[in-house]
Amino acid sequence: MVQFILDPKAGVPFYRQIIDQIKFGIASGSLTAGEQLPTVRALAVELKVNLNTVTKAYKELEIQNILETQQGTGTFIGKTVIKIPEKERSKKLQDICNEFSTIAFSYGFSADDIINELQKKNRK
Amino acid sequence: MVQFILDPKAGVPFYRQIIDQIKFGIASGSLTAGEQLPTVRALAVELKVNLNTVTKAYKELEIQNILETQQGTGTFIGKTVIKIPEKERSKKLQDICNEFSTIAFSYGFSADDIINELQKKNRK
DNA sequence: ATTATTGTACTATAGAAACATAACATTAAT
DNA sequence: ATTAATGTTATGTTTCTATAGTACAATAAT
Repeated sequence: MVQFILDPKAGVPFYRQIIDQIKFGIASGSLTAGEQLPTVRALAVELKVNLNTVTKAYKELEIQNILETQQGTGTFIGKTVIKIPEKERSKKLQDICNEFSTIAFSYGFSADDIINELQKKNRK
Repeated sequence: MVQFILDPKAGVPFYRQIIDQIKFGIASGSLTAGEQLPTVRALAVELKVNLNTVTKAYKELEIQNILETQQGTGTFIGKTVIKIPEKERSKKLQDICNEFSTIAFSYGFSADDIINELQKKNRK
């Protein structure tokens, strides 16, 4: 389960906030494989947004193989696991971290800031 | 000095990313009072965006008394002390960290993997 | 079989964001 | 005085975001 929340002031489109929260929910374990998400209509009502906005979010996640939808039944967290060849693994990690810290630095955060924040989350 | 970077995948409008990076840059000390920013045209070329996009960002910050512009001369960091509420700052850090750990998780990396990699770089 | 629930599809409207392009206004350098 | 560099302003176009409203399609429940 995930408590969805939209922030109109975030500067991030609603449908993207929904996408992000689902993705992060999966990554953090709050959402597990096979779990059913709220119906498009239910979530639209809950978040006070249009049906199409939720649909757009779900659909994009289905295209990414993160969600599985069954018309008439519902939308579910998929079982997709991304596998990377061991050789590429450490290079990929470096790439991600480089991009990550570069962006964080551009906002004036230090490496320690980031590490602290990640450790904070890690403890939870 | 600040190294500006735009992330097209962030879902945040370009002009807002520029605004944020300047604001947070000032707050963190990477940008200091009186310092000249890149010219609107130079930054537009550097970031590969339209002149109007940079102009929009600079203008909004001038309205907020964060920047001071002199036509014919340039755009400068103002002397008005800008304080970003700690809440906002930590939220930004969270946002950035969430986005990246989500990406990292989706590739099968753990928070520890990221932290280790960052610490490795940090020691260099 | 019928009905309710679910996802899907389409049209139309409005505003924001970004772009291309062009011109104008002020200042500093020559 | 002229030129170059800077910020300013303006018009028009395209794409994205979000909305409202309507209808269709597949599944589950009765």
